[in-house]
Amino acid sequence: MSRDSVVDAAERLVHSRPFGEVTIRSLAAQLDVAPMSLYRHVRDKDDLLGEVVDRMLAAEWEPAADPADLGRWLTEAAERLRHLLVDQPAALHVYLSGPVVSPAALRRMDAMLDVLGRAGLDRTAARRAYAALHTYTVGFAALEASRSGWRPSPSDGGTAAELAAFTSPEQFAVGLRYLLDGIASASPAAGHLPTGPDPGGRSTPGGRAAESAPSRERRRGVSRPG
Amino acid sequence: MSRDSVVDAAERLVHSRPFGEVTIRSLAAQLDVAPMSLYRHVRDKDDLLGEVVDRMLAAEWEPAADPADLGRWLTEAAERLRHLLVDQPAALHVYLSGPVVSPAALRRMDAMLDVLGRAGLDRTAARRAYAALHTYTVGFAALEASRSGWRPSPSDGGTAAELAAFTSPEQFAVGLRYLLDGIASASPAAGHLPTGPDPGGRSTPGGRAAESAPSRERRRGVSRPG
DNA sequence: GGCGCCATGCGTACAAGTACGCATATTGTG
DNA sequence: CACAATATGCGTACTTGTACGCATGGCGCC
Repeated sequence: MSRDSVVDAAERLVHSRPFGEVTIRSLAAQLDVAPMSLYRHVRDKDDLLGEVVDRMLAAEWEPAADPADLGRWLTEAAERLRHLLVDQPAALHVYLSGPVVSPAALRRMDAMLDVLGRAGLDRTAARRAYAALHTYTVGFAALEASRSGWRPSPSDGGTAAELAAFTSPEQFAVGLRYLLDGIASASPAAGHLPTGPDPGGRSTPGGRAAESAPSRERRRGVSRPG
Repeated sequence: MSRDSVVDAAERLVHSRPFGEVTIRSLAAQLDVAPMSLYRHVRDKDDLLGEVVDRMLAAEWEPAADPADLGRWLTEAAERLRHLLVDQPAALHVYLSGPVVSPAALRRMDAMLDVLGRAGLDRTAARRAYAALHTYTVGFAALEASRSGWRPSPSDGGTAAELAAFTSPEQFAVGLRYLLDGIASASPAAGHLPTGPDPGGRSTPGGRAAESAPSRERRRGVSRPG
């Protein structure tokens, strides 16, 4: 048994069972060892999940869009992280547990800073913009995940419906555009970052899905991010 | 024993002990009853924390700024929620566990929608703007809380310092301004929402603290939002 | 070839949330 | 006042993460 073999097994478990069933004990059973044996190879459960999530991130983060198309590339990068976090409760858990400094996360950050730099932002402005985008993305994913599967209690009136609209893919795109707009207008040298027409002027929502949403969204496993 | 008395005791406990020590068992001890007895009055621990957090929110959410000063009022509203969430792990936990529809939360939402409406946004645009602001605020607080108390592992290089800057009060203000800028520019009729000069053009940070930060920040108790 | 040491696996135990169902108390009804 | 129905407190037990320390096995060195 080695750290790698433990992480491998954990990865398989995460991909094959609802998050609520990913426990140290079930993992140990899968490896046919006693639960406490795992702790010779990982510091604790979060350490283990961190490794697994790094692999998922490495496989999913990179946008397919042309990096020269700055706005679209940034939008897709945010969209991909959001998708991963909502789709994989383990990933959200890791992102909410502390700063993520795994290799893939650092590569992603560097790539985004690079693109923001090419948009005309200096190093400081790029960092600020990245931080704002990242915060918004993780925040949105956290709220969306915690809401999915939520049934409005019978006591709430129309409020519930109102809240549901807060965590739609369209709303994510809208907020992202606000941010990109604001970032561009704060930086004199920045070219126009947002791509395409306003994703929803003032008409009803359902008009069109988010520009780069990778088709259908699935839900899986337990949501509760805590 | 009644629901109210349980919530009262829980509130006292939350205010007097680190979050990690706020347990059903310690609460039961405080009330001098058996742990399971509490479950006659609250659905589960989250239900209980929800009540407590509503009280905290009710006491803290309302900005002192003049609501006519739209940008400043909105900024302070966001700042106050951020402060509460970072300061009180219980509050963050609740906000990350599901939609918060407690009375104070609904009052706050209505007030914000109202101010956004006065800024010239129609109902739909106001909702979108509110959702974006709310997402950003909760997201920022979640990241800030999970980072506070974090010690960069000796292996990380300058990355750690870079990350630290992501969750400073200044950075919160910067991102908020991006959003308000973007919101204003997306709505033809909207007056200028952001207040005052750019909170940090491209020079070094320390220029000035967030406009309405309520003085000194404290930290208390365990942070891990899990 | 023998001996000691560290790496590795694990048995036990504890604190947390809470499901389940019993027992007592309280209230409503004739 | 007697009895039923309901409300309330709680003992027990299960699941989870993980601290602690024992035990064994393989490896080095003489």
